[in-house]
Amino acid sequence: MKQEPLSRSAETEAPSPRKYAANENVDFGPLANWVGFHLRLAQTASFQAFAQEARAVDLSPGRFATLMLIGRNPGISQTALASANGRDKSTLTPILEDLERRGFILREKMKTDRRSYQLTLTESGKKMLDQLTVCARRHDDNLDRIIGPKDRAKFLKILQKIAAEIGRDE
Amino acid sequence: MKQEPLSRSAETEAPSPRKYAANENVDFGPLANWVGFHLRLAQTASFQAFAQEARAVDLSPGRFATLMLIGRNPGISQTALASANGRDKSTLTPILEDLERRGFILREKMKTDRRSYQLTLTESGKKMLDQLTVCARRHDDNLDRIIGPKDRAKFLKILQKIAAEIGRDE
DNA sequence: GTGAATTAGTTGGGTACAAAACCAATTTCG
DNA sequence: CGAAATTGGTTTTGTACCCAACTAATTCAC
Repeated sequence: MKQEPLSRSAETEAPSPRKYAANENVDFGPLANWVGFHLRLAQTASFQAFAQEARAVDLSPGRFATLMLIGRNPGISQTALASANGRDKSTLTPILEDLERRGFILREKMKTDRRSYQLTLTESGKKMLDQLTVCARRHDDNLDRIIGPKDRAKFLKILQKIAAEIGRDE
Repeated sequence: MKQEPLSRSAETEAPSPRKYAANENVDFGPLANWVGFHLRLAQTASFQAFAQEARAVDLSPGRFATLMLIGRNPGISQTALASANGRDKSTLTPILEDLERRGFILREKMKTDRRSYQLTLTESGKKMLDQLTVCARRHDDNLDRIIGPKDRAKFLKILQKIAAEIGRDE
């Protein structure tokens, strides 16, 4: 399975019935330099690669950020977690159920506000987080290697800027 | 429904039993400068914003790249399309069914190879693509504004590099 | 030329996600 | 106080996606 170059413009000048094999040049048109499109491609690829790494410890990549955030912010609520995580709170419900069932986190009703839970890691959760951190670091080193150390900081900053500013106002 | 800024400090200064409101500062730990995480956040945010734009023409953002690629490469096969698009071919099946049902594309069996389809846009599909292109350009201009014109090319190149290189070999 | 491998597309099973409707606890306000 | 609004979390519904297994058409090998 080869991965095709993914960016090249063909001429399509004879609109005869061309045959497009999977690895043939494809004309991306304006897509070729639109950020949103390549953001998606890059994210998908990166996600897949991380999933590969994380398969070793049997925990999907989405779980990782969740564990890390709980570990770093013991007592955090589900809503705060969802927001930090960039996902809807409803998305978290099944994930947290699963993590609790597997003994990685604790969910305790807060005394002061019995609607919300305080989330914390169990010992086993901490251990899992450590393992995952190793995977994640390997994955991120990999990304670093591709990006190049010079551009990394700038690149990261732009990503953050996008996440922070895109949906608001206009 | 307002979209919260995602990073803002509120003062809740009684630090006793810490309460993590949705907009409070959260410690991201090593996550804070890991590329994969921010790649996901940025992609999600961008996707949401585009979905917003595209809602006007009642076509989900995923459809856009599909239409564009068909428009630019008339006669392309589903497999080639999936590959250019960075998605599994099985993902495309229902999407193409839908686009066909709505009269935006044609799927014709190839004479030379009756396994595969040749995909082309109908007139109505071209019109839709034009509308979408306007939305997409607006969206992308928006991203450009955030990224800044200086860094845009570099940023794009890095994204492409990630998509192209991440999963392979090692 | 017939059987084995390959290829295009579909189907089925499963995960991840968001949006909207909902429930229960809590706060606000008349 | 007590009704209305708000907030934390869950449920339901629907979409997008991948993977593995499958069918049908085609090519390859001998």
